[in-house]
Amino acid sequence: MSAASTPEPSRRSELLGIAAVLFAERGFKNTTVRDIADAAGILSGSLYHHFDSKESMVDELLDTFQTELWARYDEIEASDRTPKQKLEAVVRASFQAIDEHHSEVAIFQNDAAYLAGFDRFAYLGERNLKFRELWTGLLTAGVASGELRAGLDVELVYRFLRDTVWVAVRWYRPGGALTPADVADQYLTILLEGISQ
Amino acid sequence: MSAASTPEPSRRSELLGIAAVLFAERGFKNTTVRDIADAAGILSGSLYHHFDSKESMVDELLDTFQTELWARYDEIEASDRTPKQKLEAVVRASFQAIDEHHSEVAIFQNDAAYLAGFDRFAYLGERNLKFRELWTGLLTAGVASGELRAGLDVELVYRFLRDTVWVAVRWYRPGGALTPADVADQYLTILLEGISQ
DNA sequence: TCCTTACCCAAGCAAGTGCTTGGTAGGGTA
DNA sequence: TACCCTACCAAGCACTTGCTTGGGTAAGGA
Repeated sequence: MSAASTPEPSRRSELLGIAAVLFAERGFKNTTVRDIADAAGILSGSLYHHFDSKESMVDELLDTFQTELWARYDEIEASDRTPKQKLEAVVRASFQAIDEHHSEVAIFQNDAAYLAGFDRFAYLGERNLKFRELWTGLLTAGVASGELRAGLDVELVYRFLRDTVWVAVRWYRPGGALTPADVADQYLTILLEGISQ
Repeated sequence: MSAASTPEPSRRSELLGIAAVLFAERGFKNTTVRDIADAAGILSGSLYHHFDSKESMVDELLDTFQTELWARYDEIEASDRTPKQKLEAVVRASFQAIDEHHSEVAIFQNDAAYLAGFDRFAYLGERNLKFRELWTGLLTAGVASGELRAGLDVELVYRFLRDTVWVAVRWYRPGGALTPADVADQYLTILLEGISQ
């Protein structure tokens, strides 16, 4: 309680980062506490000085990431853009999240279904629902405003949208040739205009 | 060697089907031989009367599925359609594969990266390469023939295409309201024409 | 000097992992 | 009768898993 102002650049967050990378690479269940400890140069038991359990590590990773992401989404939704513009902004924010929180997105993408089975991670299901409402809401509003093509199967388009955005974490590498803005531009062009001549 | 004509409707294939469902639901590493045995109503040791190992089960599942899938792809590629028509046909064949071999596609989608680490599954990498060549070849030919928009980043479009098609296995349910042809139609419309008005 | 805090090691436990072994029951074949 | 086959059980082995326990050390404040 004494160090309330410091952003805690400590060993703890360092270890959390190491765990994040391994979870993202091999999956949560497939990563052992000994793997994490080895990567950190300590013994597995020593990890339990910093964390209660392996679960609490992912929990902390996913929770902080999602809180930050939804702050952006809420901001976009509350802005005074048109539905189509909001859709574009949400897509851009998502690709930026893949860039800035690559490991967390990968963990969420690969292990959310497994983790959602535990009571502790019930919030994952809630977030998914909220996510769905955000996207389908924007799509429906876009069709109503005439910005998007009439007769779209909103539910189906939502699924394609959601999956295509997040699955990019499988090949996108932060620091590579493509910036998240580049990818978002290309993707939005395909999505909005199609690839036909 | 006596029953050469029968398609072997035996206990073996039955067990393989049970294993496929579990592998698809929980992931390969996350599924134990005891899980499979329990689902089949036998003890875990009894599985080894039918199969050499847990690995050989996925191996058989993935290999037979991919052989069948590539028979279709090769047929399409060798046909005398235009590049764009071939692209559409490949997309349709892929969605049909998701319908007919749902578990196998899910296993491939979720565990291919992990399995590719073993020598035994080196063919997964080769197939991936062949897959890439198929898609990028069709896209490049489509741009050259004027059917697809000029200036497309073929590599990026390929990734979007590949991921979006296969990730559908996460939400598509065989026997549901949507046929694979329905999904393919909707998807191709979005891909080719976009969602803008 | 004493105590606290942060950090780590060495050793191990209970549960679970893939897989092996020796054996049994029922049926077919010569 | 003698032999082999398919299909399975019961028991267990060697190993890995997440996590615990009981220490130890270095730094810093009172």
